[in-house]
Amino acid sequence: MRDLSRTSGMSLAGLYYYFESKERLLFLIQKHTFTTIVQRLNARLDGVRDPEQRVRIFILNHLEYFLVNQAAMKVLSHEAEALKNGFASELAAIKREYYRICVGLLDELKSERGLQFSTRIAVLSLFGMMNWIYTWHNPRIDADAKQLANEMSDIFLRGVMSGGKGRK
Amino acid sequence: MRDLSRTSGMSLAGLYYYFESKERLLFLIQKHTFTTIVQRLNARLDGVRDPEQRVRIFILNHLEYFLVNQAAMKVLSHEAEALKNGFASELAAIKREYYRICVGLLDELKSERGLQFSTRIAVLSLFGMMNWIYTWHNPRIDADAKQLANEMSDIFLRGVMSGGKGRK
DNA sequence: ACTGGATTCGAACGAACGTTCGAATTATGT
DNA sequence: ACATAATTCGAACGTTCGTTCGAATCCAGT
Repeated sequence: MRDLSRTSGMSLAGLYYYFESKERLLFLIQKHTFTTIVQRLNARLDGVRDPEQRVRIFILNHLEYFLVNQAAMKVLSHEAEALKNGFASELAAIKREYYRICVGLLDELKSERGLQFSTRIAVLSLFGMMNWIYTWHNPRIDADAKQLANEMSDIFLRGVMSGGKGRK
Repeated sequence: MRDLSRTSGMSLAGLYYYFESKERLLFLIQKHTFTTIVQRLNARLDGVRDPEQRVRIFILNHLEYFLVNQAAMKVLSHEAEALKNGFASELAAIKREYYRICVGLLDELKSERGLQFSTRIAVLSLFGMMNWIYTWHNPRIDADAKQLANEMSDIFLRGVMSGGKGRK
């Protein structure tokens, strides 16, 4: 809170005039973040019908937001379980919605192409690939979000699709 | 430190008789962890020549250790950048060695099968898939390390291999 | 100009943290 | 039995943290 006070230019006590506690502030940040990501995702998915393309859009949307707000996402990933029961459950609901969207996209893909794989493991592996980026991405070395999204999409989609019907 | 004192049964001051600082203790834990993982990996890789099999062994070794020591790995992932310069650089060297082993394995695979992909992105994606597991794995729901390693290996290896020579 | 609410802040509170110190206890070699 | 070293601990230290409080300042409507 003292860091935020210094950075924002508002006094420490001033912050508490607007945010009743540090925990509630963290909650609002997390809520805002996930709500924004879901909103943008829905806007981008609108009108796109091809299941593979829809998954690619999901990945691009996620990576773009993560790279633009890298410092913020580092905090969010770190502080994912820092909220107490009240806040935690409301946030878990939002995260769950986002998770379910991804499950839906992969299930579409699965049924359209007659694939067989564990959606849960696939989704969580995908989130791992994408979320881990905050630990290594270096803007001076690594490509931008669009290109990274393409490379990760290629790896993930081929991994999940190749073999086709009847593969374990 | 007070948590460790309570859990271990030794007094707070007693801990400082064995570990000169909290930071050095964290460093020793991290060093021990990565050293152990690398040791086990080398033992398992010994004698195996097939590049695909070697990558599968890498994944299994990593996941097995992560799941057995899940609570510990949660701390390590969280505290990855908590060390100051002296400790940080020595630990970075060990991590780098582990990272390089994985790069080596993927390069073997690449040259044997004539594949084309960015090793850096592939390795970091793989680490993401594997490391993220501490955030979601539930022993009562999810399969054991061996099966998870198989599923992740399938996704990752197919993702990186299919298409073969000449693919971007 | 005056009042009342909104906003901002310096200063402090109590709790938790990493760490230290001197004394007490235990183990070891003679 | 004794002297020395190794081990353990209660109690405290200084600092940082989240939070609160009362007083100051700003601003709107009259």
